Amino acid sequence: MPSDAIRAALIERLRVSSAIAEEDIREVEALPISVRQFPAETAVVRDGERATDCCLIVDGFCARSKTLANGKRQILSLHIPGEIPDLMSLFLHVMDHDLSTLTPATLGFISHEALQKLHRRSPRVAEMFWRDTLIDSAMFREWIVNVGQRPAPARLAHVMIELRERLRMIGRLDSDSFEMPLTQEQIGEALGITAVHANRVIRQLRQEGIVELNRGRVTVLDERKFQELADFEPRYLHQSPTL
Amino acid sequence: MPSDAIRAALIERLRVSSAIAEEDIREVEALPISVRQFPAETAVVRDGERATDCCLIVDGFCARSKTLANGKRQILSLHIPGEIPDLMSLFLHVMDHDLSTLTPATLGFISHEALQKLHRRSPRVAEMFWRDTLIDSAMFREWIVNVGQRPAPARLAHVMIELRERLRMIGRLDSDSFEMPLTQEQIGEALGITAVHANRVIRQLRQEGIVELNRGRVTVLDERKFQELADFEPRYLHQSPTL
DNA sequence: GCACGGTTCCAACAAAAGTTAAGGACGCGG
DNA sequence: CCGCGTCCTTAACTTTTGTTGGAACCGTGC
Repeated sequence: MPSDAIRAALIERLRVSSAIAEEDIREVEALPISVRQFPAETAVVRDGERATDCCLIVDGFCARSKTLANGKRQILSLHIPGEIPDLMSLFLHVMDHDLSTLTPATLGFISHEALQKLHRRSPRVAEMFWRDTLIDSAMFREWIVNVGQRPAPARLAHVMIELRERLRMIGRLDSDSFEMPLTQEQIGEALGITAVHANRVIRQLRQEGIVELNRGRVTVLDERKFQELADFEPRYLHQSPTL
Repeated sequence: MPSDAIRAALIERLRVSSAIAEEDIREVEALPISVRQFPAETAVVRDGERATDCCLIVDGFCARSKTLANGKRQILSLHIPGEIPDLMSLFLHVMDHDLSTLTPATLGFISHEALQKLHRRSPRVAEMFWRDTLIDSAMFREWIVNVGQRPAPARLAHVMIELRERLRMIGRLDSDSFEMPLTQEQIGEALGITAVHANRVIRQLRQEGIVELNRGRVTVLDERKFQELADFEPRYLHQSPTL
């Protein structure tokens, strides 16, 4: 993948979430990025580690998670190309959770040093990245609501719609279906339910003709019912830079 | 309350979470703050509103929450003096959740304008506030884990210990008991359970001789059992500035 | 082609949590 | 001091979710 294309994903994302000036784009494009390939289901940074780089997803899906002493795992967020899931490590030096790949992924690493230098030089770029971490935070808030207050079928629908809207933002929503490359085990970990119950919920949504989930691909059968179930309010994604 | 004392709470907090230089302290102390009193159970900023100020808690307890279309409410975080719960509104201009008081509270408002000016001038101060929002984010992650993976009694214990440790940080842990001024209804909203079930859980912990909860005050009966139940790992609070 | 591991799927039973309803404690204002 | 409202408390019953265990499916490597 050419170097330009790698940066394009990042720029595209920042353009969506912030009002970015042309000269700032040039600054961001000048950031040195070292690219590496990761297989599926692989840790990128682990809980307790001290990070020295931030990780830009060039291609593939990632997830952040925490594992308890008793082995139970909670998925905190899903991540798609153009995002920097561990931007927070810039100032929270030791990781408090894991970042790992869901699918085979192409990741670009940007050193903390380079990032710190850049935004000491350019407060506008700093604010842009700051805003990015704040949107991340807003998504966690919604995730709390999802896990805490919605019944399991609604939780699943909500996570699906959030993912779909984010894929749409980066122009990766080709057809009426979209990718959600999680096993049922992982879906359970995301929703705070067991894999068995995740299976039940998926079956139920299929039987009710709302949505079909097959080998990591979501096909919506009844858009109206789907939205009604998910109770999705996109404001928390803070898509409009001016708002 | 004298103006100095108001700022002291904030400085104290920033000192704990970041390595702050003396000249930066002076900058922060120079911030204009307008103080107002709020009764208990009152909205400070509401979901959907556009904020123009950030709110420093001088005295009292606050909580952030989101309310769903069906009326269900999820509490996202609890806040104590010295914190700025809506710092995020600086760059996420329209609120995606509510901020309200739990007890009567003294709040200091700092205009976005003043804050923006300050950290354009001083990147170090900006980084300090940025870090503050990142810790906020880390606490949301742990809250997700709590609601998603722990059984209800452990959830309650975890929230209690988190609160206790934070009160300790700001030097407000007088004795063996501490304040947690939530009704059982609100405890339910924080843990993602109903008020009835919250009551059951509280009773259970009392009967097992682990912890007592009485009119907003927590008394630990068996510290060992309490900690074991809560499964509390303080790393996510990122207390040490150097880490 | 076949064995293998990881998923998916499912059913029966157990446990946790939600719902409804109602009585009691407590503080506040008249 | 009484009445009222809020919170706390509890019980009985229902629903959701977890647990256990097992069968079917599917792609991969041999």
